[in-house]
Amino acid sequence: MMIRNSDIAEIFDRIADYLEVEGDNPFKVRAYRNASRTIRGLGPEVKEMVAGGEELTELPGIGKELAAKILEILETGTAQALEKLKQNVPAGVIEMLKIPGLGPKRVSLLYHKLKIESLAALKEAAEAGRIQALPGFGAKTEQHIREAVEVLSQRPTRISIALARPWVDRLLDDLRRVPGVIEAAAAGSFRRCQETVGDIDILVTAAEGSPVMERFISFEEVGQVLAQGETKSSIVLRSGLQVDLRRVGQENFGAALQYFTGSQAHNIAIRRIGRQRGLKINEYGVFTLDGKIAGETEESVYGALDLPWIPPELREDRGEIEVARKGRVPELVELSDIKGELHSHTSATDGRSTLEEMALSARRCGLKYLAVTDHSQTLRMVGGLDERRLLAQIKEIERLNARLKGIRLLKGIEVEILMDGSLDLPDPVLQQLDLVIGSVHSGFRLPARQQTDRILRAMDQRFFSILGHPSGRLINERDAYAVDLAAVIGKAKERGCFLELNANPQRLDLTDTWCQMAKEAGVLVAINTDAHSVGEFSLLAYGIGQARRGWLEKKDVLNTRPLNELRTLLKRTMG
DNA sequence: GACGCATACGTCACACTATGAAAATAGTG
Repeated sequence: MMIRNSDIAEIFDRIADYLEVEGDNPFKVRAYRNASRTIRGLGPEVKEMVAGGEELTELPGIGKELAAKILEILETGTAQALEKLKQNVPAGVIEMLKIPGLGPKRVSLLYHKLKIESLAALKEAAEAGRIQALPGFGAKTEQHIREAVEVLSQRPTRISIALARPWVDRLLDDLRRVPGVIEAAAAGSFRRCQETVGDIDILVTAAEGSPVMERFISFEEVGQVLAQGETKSSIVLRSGLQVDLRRVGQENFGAALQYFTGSQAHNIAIRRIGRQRGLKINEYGVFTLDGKIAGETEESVYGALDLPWIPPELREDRGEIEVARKGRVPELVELSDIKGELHSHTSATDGRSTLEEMALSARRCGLKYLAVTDHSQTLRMVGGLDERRLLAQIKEIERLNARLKGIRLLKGIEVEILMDGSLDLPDPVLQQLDLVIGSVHSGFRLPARQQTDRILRAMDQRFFSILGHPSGRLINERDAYAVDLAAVIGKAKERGCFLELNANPQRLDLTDTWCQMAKEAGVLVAINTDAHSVGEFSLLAYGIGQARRGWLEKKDVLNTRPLNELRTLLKRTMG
């Protein structure tokens, strides 16, 4: 049994949840959460570290007790401490924490006073009006709870592409080692770089007699085997993620890859064209009445319809077939087109790496420039910069720029957009920067009209370069705030400022369709990782995937510009 | 529960604000 760091972190987080609901020592709760974060952010697997004789208590936030618990988890897959907590408090109670507006205190009250032990019971109580009678609750809260339970139960079980990626890598790696396997590739929404995936589709070709199916269903992480056949098997991983494996002959690989990559809408459209021409297209190839005419490669499948190959990210039947027919498939932006990063944090606020570490890491990643954009003063919980500290950082950046070769640091800030649409630092300070990112981190629940006005007002400020994570959503955790993005795009066009595509796989806003709209409006998009540590520049790949889904080309992306061109563009936003 | 100074115990990162309650909780990266 392979226990991964994320498994350990998950258990610690769960223990913290229980302790919190039970009203245990808040510092103890924090200790578990800190440990969880430490483990989650670790590069190497704890299991390997232990095997290598490393002392876990050397890790920050891990003492004697937690080190022992980690060993216990590695050995047994769980911690007795958690099992005991589970006996005292039903799991449904912990689930209630997922409802916005319900924290540990209120959940505890609901559990102890009303004996509510599940989301279903919570909904029932809310509908019966029993909740507003509790101290600390009212009619509004009760209404929110009713709606939230509804939303939560409808929430599809798709997971972030970033959570799927390690599984895909491992599975492909394992499958390629199986004797007889020729090719292994991921298809489906993963290949199309959708922000979330419902399951993983993998396609293999293998020589006759290859034990690829047997090996697949005995993959060490398999929780359940749903189906096992000659050409198709399905498993559910212990993590709950379903994986389908399909096996075809090498001569059919292209057709199968095309078919299983989808999307369904794209495939329907493609087949319709085939039918008009008297062709039959399926996962084995393209056929005339006389027999097969294509199928070994994807190019051959599209070629049989006189179409050029279409990048998977575009295959949504959103006009890609029409442009392909005209020979005008966009040349989508690529990772290697990106020249620099325009949104990053340092240990001056909530980043975990110093300014210099970030600069050196950016240089190692091949970036030519890096904008340092820490938070501003009102975001106090992360130690946002006030005027004095920002000016000090500017000085530090200038010193580093004088010293470092091969990377240029840009002076910036991720400034809070306040409730009234003003910015969190005065103009004379902002004026000294190379760029200003404005972001919303509070007041998420404003009505659409107010939220939009607030953001538009911010974009109208004299110094405003980029609107950071424009919708504020956290995938599977928090919905976008209500904002009229069409109006935002219009304002960006009018003001000559830019919109961010936040590459953090949890965010990925702008979404694909909004990227497309920005492009059509002629508004440049900045693909930013929002890196909080040196390792996070690698998140850029997710942003590129999303940008490609949004039809963005190199010319549509702000940070594909070399430094001098970038400076010219930024200057127009700085007064 | 970790940690540091000390070997038993005190301290532990922030701090403001929206919400919706009538004082407190939750949310924000």
